[in-house]
This record gives sequence, structure tokens and C-alpha cells, in this order.
Amino acid sequence: MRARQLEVFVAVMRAGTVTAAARMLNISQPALSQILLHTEDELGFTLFERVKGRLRPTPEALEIFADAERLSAGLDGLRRKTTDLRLGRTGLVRVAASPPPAMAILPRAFTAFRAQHPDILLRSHSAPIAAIVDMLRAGDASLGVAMDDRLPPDIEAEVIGSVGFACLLPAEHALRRKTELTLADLVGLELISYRGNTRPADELAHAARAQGVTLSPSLEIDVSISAVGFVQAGMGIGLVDALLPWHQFAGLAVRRLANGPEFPIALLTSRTRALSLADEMMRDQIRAACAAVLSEYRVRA
Amino acid sequence: MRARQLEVFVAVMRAGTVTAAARMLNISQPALSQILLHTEDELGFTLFERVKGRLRPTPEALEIFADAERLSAGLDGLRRKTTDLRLGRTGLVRVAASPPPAMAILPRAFTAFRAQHPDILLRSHSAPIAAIVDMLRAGDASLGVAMDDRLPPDIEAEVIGSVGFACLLPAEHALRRKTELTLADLVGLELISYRGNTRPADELAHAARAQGVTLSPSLEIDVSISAVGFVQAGMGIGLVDALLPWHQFAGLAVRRLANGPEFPIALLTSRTRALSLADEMMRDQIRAACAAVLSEYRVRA
DNA sequence: CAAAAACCATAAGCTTGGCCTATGGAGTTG
DNA sequence: CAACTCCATAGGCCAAGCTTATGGTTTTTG
Repeated sequence: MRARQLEVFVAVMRAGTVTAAARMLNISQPALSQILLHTEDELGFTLFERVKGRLRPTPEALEIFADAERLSAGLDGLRRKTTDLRLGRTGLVRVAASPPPAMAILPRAFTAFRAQHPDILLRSHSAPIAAIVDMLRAGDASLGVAMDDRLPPDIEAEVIGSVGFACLLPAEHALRRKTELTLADLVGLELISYRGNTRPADELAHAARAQGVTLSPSLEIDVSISAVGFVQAGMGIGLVDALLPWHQFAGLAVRRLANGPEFPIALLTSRTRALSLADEMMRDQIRAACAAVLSEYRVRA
Repeated sequence: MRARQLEVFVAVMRAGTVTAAARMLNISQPALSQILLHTEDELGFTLFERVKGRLRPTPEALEIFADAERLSAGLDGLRRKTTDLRLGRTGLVRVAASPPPAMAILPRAFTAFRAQHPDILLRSHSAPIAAIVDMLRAGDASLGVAMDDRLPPDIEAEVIGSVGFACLLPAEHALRRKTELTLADLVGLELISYRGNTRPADELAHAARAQGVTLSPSLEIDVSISAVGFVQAGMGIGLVDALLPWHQFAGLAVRRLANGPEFPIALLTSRTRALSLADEMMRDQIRAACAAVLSEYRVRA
């Protein structure tokens, strides 16, 4: 039994006459009549008795009607679902990002995405990079945004921008007079920065060596945002990525670090998993949002 | 989405490769490949990523897989059901009959039917004729067997035989010497027979008048089988249809009534309801069983 | 009571779906 | 590197599904 035959049968059962059923399905009466006759021929038993030019359901028709109706409705539902999928009107996009892009880029990307596709569920996971990789592998997220492009081979990293470092000064710190700081300015000061053996810590150490200075981070952090509290408490100067919108936090002065290393901003996807259309649209939005955020930063600097 | 596309999609999801799926569906690999490609084209999004010659389901495919599988299974189930209906391997046949045919004809008809169609449920309702008509009208039974052919116009009655009357004698009654009785033999005796204003009572009275005798039923019954107890108790001679297998009851002697009226045996159907194939097969069995029973009676007589 | 309306079926013709066999290209493996 | 496996394409066939045109029945209506 083909899907069309099912629809025709259900329509005739509901409408009572072939003509009305044809109207319901927006096809001609002979077309529907043919399908119905052909269906009966294939089934091997009649579905309707023709009596005085009218149709009367046979017991067999009554017997299969309930199933036919259920299946027909199910097919309709699936068709609706697929058109929704085609138009990107349904689905769930999960993005895992480390905190700086999660706070700086995703809000903008999600806003633009939501404006275009109001019916797609969005989920943002703020996680350290190792967790992001795990989520991408497991399919718990289809997109990742991190500040590292050195990743396992099964993770594809597309660099969509880069940012330098920012120095977070306690509100009344002397260095706030300068609009830009260099590594040399920080020598001998209490520094709050990334723990050793991480990408940014290595890059910072390398840059310092290149510039002939020695830095001594006295407080190591894991995620840049956790520096906020320590800086506010006056425990030192935060030396962190410039991406996170630090100006949102009170009690901080933010200054660019000149001649420092750059963080790549990478869009991560699993090589073993395909992106849905919705994912791809979100990826575009993230690229755009990243570019927009970076250009704003450049203007401000 | 056509049913075939659904099946192909499910098969590919389950099999993992186009080739294996084609084997599952017993079609050629190119045929399945085409259907899959065409389906993706119609849907507007890809269901599988082709990577290194292999297929990998897209998130969209995963999203609709559950529904597709459910629907595909449902279609399979419906197809099985329809072939069962065609072959008469499923269904329910309900027959309403008055007690004499229910006891004399239906056992034989049901036995033959069951031998041919062991999977069809059978239901026998023993009921007075008015109830049979109601059941046929309501669809609670599709076939009826009664000993009357004068029925409302919406009930079709096909006479499939006729039987005369039988006289039920208490075990030691004097009349048992005769192999056949006439109405004249019964004059003046205590009779147990149908209540007035019923078809058989009228016919009996008419026959008696025609033969110039007067009968005086002293105990009126509704259904012939209820005569058994009264006859066994010696309350009189039962004058009832010859159809019911009276010889099954102990303490009775059965003698044919010669020159008495005949009961029609009628097969009843509703004119407003169609018969299922199973109903029609049962109707044939009832006709055959009736003929067989009547010929046995004739041999015995 | 006859004309109009409603209903179903058939006929002829077209487009597309679904299937085949044959073949080729791409990737994996012994 | 050759054999194997996998998927896609090409060309051809038949049946499904749709159209318009038309005719036969039965019911409704003026």
C-alpha cells in the first residue's frame, strides 16, 4: 500500500464521496477514482460497495480505517517536520565555547540567529577547551568556539579571528594613566595569569623572553574570567585575553597589552560528524559576530 | 515523502551502506541509490554525507529517523493486515440465530469454516428473531439465521431450506408406536406449542383448520427448546420445529408430523450493510450446513 | 415530470517514480 | 598494484498518478 493510496482511502472515508475526497486532496475526481479502484484491485478486496452511485464502506474498510488514519496523520507530521528542517524552522543548535567567546561573541551570534530562525532552540555551554572537545566528539555540541587552534586531528579548527592580551588594573592603580601597556611595564608587579603548561602561558613566557623581560605570575588561574575577583580585590594585575568584555565589570581598568602575543579564535567542529543546516547557519552567524566584535575592539583601541 | 522513500531511508540507516540496504530490500543498488538521491532532492536537505565513498547520517537524518522507523513499521503492519484480510485470515464473524438453527446448523457450519479459516474469530448469538433483526441493523451481527422469512424491508431473507414440525412424546407415550403422526392424532391431547400470534402458531392453526381438526394447545412456549422440560415432565406433547436435534435429549420420543406446515429456514442480512469476505464465506458454509442437515433429516425420516 | 445536479466510471495522453543492467570513479586492503 | 568494496551515472522500461473530456445513474428541484 502506497502512501498516496492511504491518503486517498482516508479522504474518501472522511468525505463520504469520491468527489468530495478529490476536492479535499486538490486533485480531479477521475484521478482519485482511479487510485481508489486500483488500490482495491491491489488489495484483493473491495473497500467500498457501489450502491446507487454512492459508496458504502465494507467491513474490511472499517477494519483498517483506524490504522490507515493513524499512519496517514503520521506521514503528514513527518512531512511537516521535514519541511521545517529544510527551512531551518526546527531543531536544536548546541554551541560549546570557552568563557571569553561565550560572553563576547555568542550573545551577538545568538541574537542574530534568533532573529532569523525564531523556532530553533539554542543552547550555549560555557566550558574549558578539553570539555568542548569531548562534547564535540560525543555530539553533545555541534559547534565549539575556543581560543586555541592546536587541537586533536579529529577536531577541525577554523581560525576566525584573533585578539591580543588585556591588562586588568585594580581601579586606582598607577598604571591606569597609560592607554597602553607593554610587558616591560609589568616587570616586578604581582601578576594574575594563566597557569603553566597552557597555550596562553607559554605564549606569554615566549614573548617576554623575546623582549628580554622576566615576568613572575604570582597567582595562576584556569579561566580568564576568574581573574576578575582577584583584581578587584587588589591582589595584582590581570594579564588575560582581550576578548572577554571586561569593561562590564566594575572596579577594573582595562588596558591593551602592546606587542603581546595573539590568541587565535577558533571555530571548532568534529570531523566525524556532519553539521545540520541549522548548525551551518549558526556557524555563519558566529563568524559574523566574531568579525563584528573584533572590529568594535579595534575601533575602541 | 512516499512510502518507498521512507522504507529506503530506514533501510539505509539500519544497514549503514546503500549496497547492504539494497540487499535488504531485494532491489538493485543503483535503484536504491536513485531513490535516496531523489528523496534528498525533494526534501531539500541531505540525509547522508558522502565521505570517502561511505555514508554518514546528517543530524537531520538522525532527527527524523525515529519517526520514519515508526511509520515504516506501521505501514508494514497495515500491509500484513490487508493481506490477511484478502486471504480471509483475520476478522470476526458474528452470527445471530434462533435456537433451532443455532443448535442444528451452526455447529456444522462453524466446524467447516474453522477448518478453512482457523484464524478468524467466530461468535454465535442465540436470540429470538426480533433481537436478531436488531443486531443485524446495529452491525452487532452480520449474518442471521431464523425460521421466518417475513421480515422488515431492510432485512434480506434468503430461504435456504425448510423443515416441518416434530412431535415430542414423553418417553412412554402410547403414540410412540406410530412412526409418523398427523394433526388428527393429536386432537384432544395436551399440547405444548408456540404462543399465539406467532408465525408457527398461525400456520399450525391454519393447517388444522384445513384438515378439519381443532387443536388445543394447553401450554404455550416462546422458544421451541423450552418444550423439552415440559415434555419430559409428562405435561403433554410438544409440537415444535423438526430442526432442533431433539434426539439429543433423553426421555423424549420424536415423531415427524405428517402433512403439517413447513418452517422456512432463512439466512438474514442487513440490506444497509455490506458483508465482509469472511462473512460471505460463512454464509456459504451456513447454506451448505443447512442442506447437509436437512438431507440427514430426510434420510432418517 | 422533465430538466438540472450530483455522483462515479472510463478513455486517451502525459509526466514522473521506481526498477533494471551496464559501467565508471573513488577508496581500502592484501 | 591489483582486487575488492562502495557509490553514482546512463539509458531504457513499465506502472503510478495526474489531467481533460465524456457518458451513465440516481437524486433533487422547479
